[in-house]
Amino acid sequence: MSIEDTFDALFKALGHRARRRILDLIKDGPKTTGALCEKLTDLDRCTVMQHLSVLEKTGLVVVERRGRERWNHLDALPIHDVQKRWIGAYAAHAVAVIESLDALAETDAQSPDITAPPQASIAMRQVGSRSKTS
Amino acid sequence: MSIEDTFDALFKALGHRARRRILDLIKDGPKTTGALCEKLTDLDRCTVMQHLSVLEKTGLVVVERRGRERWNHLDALPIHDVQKRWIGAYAAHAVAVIESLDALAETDAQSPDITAPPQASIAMRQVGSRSKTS
DNA sequence: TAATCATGTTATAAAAATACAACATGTCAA
DNA sequence: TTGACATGTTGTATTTTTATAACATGATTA
Repeated sequence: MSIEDTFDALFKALGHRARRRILDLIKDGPKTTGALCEKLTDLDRCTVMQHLSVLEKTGLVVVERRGRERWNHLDALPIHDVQKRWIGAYAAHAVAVIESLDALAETDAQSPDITAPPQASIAMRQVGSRSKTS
Repeated sequence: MSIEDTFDALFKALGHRARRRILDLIKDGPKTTGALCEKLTDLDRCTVMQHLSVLEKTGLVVVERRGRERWNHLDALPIHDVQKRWIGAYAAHAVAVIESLDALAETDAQSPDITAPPQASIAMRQVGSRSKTS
């Protein structure tokens, strides 16, 4: 499995609120599947288990069996990896854009160059309206 | 749209390598759709546009039209938000686990308590084998 | 202005994800 | 050992995502 496959799986795993809720529930300590189902009353037990298996495949949840119980542990290390190799770079990029805009704001108005791909004009718009589409 | 919807959309958007490739391609400056298609030779032009529209809906891509061209700009600010509100907390959690393990390694061997939910034992396993499942 | 070019739109097939039902298995406790 | 309990497995209907085809539009330029 390539590193890109790993990122695919991790982002997809985090891309469902039920799974993020599960991670939140076991953040401060492992829980049994039954305990999780009691919290996630809006979901069927089978659905919870399916989400757990998705999380387990990504390594975000580590399972330990104790008799007839299944204790679901959080392993946040994969998220740490995502943070380091992916999110961090883009978050830094965002900060850099903001800072460059602050610098721009100092210099202010510049003659618009229609020939070059415009970066600042868009960036200005971003800061002006941070509201998302739809 | 709730904040959880936003996270759903963002993680899902990042959960496809084609979209991450697109973001990489426009990280250092905007590109036209045509320019992107030239780079993503393994994908149909329509598919690239569909991915772009997914990215646009999340706010990760901001579109600017210039005549018959469409310039796709990166807006990394949503990723910065994810980093702040979500990834950061878990990444910190991972680091905390590692550090607590370092501390544990000092004290070392402890009597296993079968009554309490075991945390350390699993955590030890995590450090022992960082390899992911499958 | 007519051909070309870059992009946009609509429809659709195929694949994957989601939610759940029904049934199966292994464990514990009386 | 027997019944309750926690979990596991398999199958399936529904929805969403992905990839593409076919056609449309609006801007350039020869």
